[in-house]
Amino acid sequence: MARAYDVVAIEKKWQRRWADEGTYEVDVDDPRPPWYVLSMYPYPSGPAHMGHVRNYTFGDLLVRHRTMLGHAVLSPFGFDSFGLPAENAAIKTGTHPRIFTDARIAELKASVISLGAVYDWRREIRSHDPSYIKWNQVIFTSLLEAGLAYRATAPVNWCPGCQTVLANEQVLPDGTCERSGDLVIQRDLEQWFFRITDYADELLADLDELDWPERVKTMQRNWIGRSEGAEMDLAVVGQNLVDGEPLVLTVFTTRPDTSFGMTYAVVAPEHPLVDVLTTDEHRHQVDDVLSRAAISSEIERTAEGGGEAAKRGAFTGSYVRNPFTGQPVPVYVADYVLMGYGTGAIMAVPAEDARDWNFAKAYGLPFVRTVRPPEGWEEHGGPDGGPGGAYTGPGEKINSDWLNGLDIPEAKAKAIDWLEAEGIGVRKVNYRLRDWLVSRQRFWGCPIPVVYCPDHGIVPVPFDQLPVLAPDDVEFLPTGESPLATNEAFLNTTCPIDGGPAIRETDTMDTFVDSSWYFLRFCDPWNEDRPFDQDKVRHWMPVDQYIGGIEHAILHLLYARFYTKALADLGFAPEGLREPFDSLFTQGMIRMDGHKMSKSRGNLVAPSKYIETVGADALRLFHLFVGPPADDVDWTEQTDSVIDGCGRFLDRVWRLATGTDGNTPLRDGELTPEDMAVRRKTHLLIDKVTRDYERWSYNTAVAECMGFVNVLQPYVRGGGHAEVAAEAIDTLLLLLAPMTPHVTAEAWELRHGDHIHLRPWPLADPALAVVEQVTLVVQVNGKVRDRIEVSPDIGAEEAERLALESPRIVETLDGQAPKRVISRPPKLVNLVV
RNA sequence: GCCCGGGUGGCGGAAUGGCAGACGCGAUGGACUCAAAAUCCAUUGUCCGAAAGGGCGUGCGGGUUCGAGUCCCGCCCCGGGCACCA
Repeated sequence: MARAYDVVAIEKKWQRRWADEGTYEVDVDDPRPPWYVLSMYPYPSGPAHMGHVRNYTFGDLLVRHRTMLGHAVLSPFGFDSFGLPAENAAIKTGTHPRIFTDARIAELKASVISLGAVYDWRREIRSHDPSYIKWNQVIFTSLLEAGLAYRATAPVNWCPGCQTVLANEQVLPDGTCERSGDLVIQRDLEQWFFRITDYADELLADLDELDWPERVKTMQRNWIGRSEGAEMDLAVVGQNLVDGEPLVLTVFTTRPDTSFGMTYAVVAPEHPLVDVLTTDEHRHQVDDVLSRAAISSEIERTAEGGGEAAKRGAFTGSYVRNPFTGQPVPVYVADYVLMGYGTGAIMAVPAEDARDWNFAKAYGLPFVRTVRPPEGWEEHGGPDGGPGGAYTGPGEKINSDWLNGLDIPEAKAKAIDWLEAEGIGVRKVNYRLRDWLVSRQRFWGCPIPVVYCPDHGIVPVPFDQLPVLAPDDVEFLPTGESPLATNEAFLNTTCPIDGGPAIRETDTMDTFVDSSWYFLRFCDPWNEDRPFDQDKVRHWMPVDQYIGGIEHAILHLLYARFYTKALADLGFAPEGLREPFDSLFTQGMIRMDGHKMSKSRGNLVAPSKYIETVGADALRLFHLFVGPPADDVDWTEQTDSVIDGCGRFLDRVWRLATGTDGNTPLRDGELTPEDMAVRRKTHLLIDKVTRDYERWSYNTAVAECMGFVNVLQPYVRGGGHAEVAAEAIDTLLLLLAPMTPHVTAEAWELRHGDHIHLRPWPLADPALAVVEQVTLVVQVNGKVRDRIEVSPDIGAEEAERLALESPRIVETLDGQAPKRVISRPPKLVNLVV
């Protein structure tokens, strides 16, 4: 597509200037008020893809807009440079992950710059830099000393063929290894955890204060999953005694009020009592369930089995007594109960729990309703209007002896009081949130700085020996096994306490650890004495605006919040810093063929072909114009022509700004009514676009600018007033500057000689930003029957009078008097007859 | 399965409970041109009508309201996350 100006040359020129002049480098001594804008730092997967472009377009727009508003804007950039893809590439090609990663970083950095996004590159962070590794490890040892890091066993995906641990991503949907095709099994390993559950209540409570999208906060609340309920002991019926004590099965329930409806109990396949509970005649079926659970992921296990349901559970042969009814109920083992939640055992109440209902149906188990369902529930309360199943809504307690007649909250409280009085149960708050498993059996990550001494056990590597770095002379096996685990030189070390032989930890940290504090390091990336200086962090933090993909709604954002709180408690971060990100914006994804555009799906579209032709400005404008930033974008065969359309719009702006749009001379002298109309439109535009910027409605801001050009172009061609045209064009350039920084900078320089991005954001003159006439809609019974041009400050009675006098309304009413008149000046009058 | 979103012309989308479809893409017709490109002008939800005008229309079914794309209830379909991709 031929363009009105030399796009590539102009964009290169300004990118060089912003870098050379350090336009966007800021320090704590800057007199302007600080503002911290951060786009989530990327995993360097090669040249930027469209998701990056979208992310950095929004971020860069904010940096430039805030700068024009007079702030010292901290805009850093870095790379989340540890991770699986580099290790996989090493296994495939033999290239060291560092060589591979540094090359990808160079590509990504170049394409980010070519987008015209501006950063304080002096502050660049790479999580695989030894300096970052060092402070990452210092923080780890502090967490360990504070008791916030600990070791425990946890299952991993184990590929018997590769003899290695697999990431979930490497396990195919059918449960086999993507590399070898072997069936993946679950295997227990000793691993490192961070005690995020210590912060569960604070993580939950502090969400209320954050200026985050409601849906993200909701997802986090649900993820933390605080539920109040009870733990109770169910006596196992019969001869089972352990060390002379009667055997009890402890269950957790959020619905103690439904206890009278317990018709069976379920233990998780991993439950320690499974073996004791299982009688010989049922052992075969139970073992079947156990072995199936061992090879299933959690999602498969909790998914509805449908016809498979019969294979997912088995009767153990044992019974427990329902303490409320005194009746024995059978104990099943089933994979829909997870060992990691509650006590790993449940009382099953099919009438009031959907999963219990499905299981009970499949196994022919009885149900007893303890909450009266709504009228007609049994006939058509179910999906598609069929018979109702489990009823989980509110209602009156029934079939529950001394709880009958109460509502659910009352019955809950009374049931727990009774359990506590009887000494068989306690009130208990439970969280769905589990501690954070940070161990990874991989090479390309931050080594966990710990050694194992035969005499002293777990010993953190002392400060003066940090960072612990992985050796370079390693071989990557096609099985995917981490070379750290077998590297004798790395493995064998000495104990920091007694100097005797010791073994190094070979696990590395989850890359989410790296990304949990990088925003703090950005405040002070040069610090050689500590992770960051408290005063500098106090100056910039919390991040005023954080921007990233909705896919990070839970994990990354929750971990970063936890880390910030823990770092403050450990004394690294300022005491009062409890939250890292004041305001969060989650952009939508780019979709192609109905799926998220991602490298793993192989459906990436490279931005370079656009940057080299229509230019970065047009591509940025497209991303801003295509729809609301929070919505997903569908990349289709029509997208290219929309991007071209954005380029065409910039051409029109260029021709207007450079006076190359026809040769009609402009006027001087008195302003005509038409000139005044253009002035008013200019100031209304400032008002509208400013408000759109504030509410992240860039698509309508762009549309408004396009509409303005549609007015301005004929005005200038028709020989408009020189000063009015100049004001209009300058305003347009200023409003567009954060969106399309190159073309506006060049045009502004040609017009005024200075730098548009250092100019203040325009202000609307309230006397000019006024609408002169609005359309009053007149409806009869809600249908539009006339439109009348009125003054915007018309009163209700005047509007009603005008409506009733309108000839078209007189005709429509045909002599009837309206029964009711709704007058909402200046927009609408509705006559109800 | 659980949690969170979304569904409006041919397409992307706009619309503090008040004119549904701004703006753009595409399409059609026209101007300019030897011709094309570029540019500019006009039309463009759908049905009836020559027109004026009217009927219908925001995934489906109900409800609240003078008035519903917007609020409530119940569905259907599509997407994201589900703890080792980041």
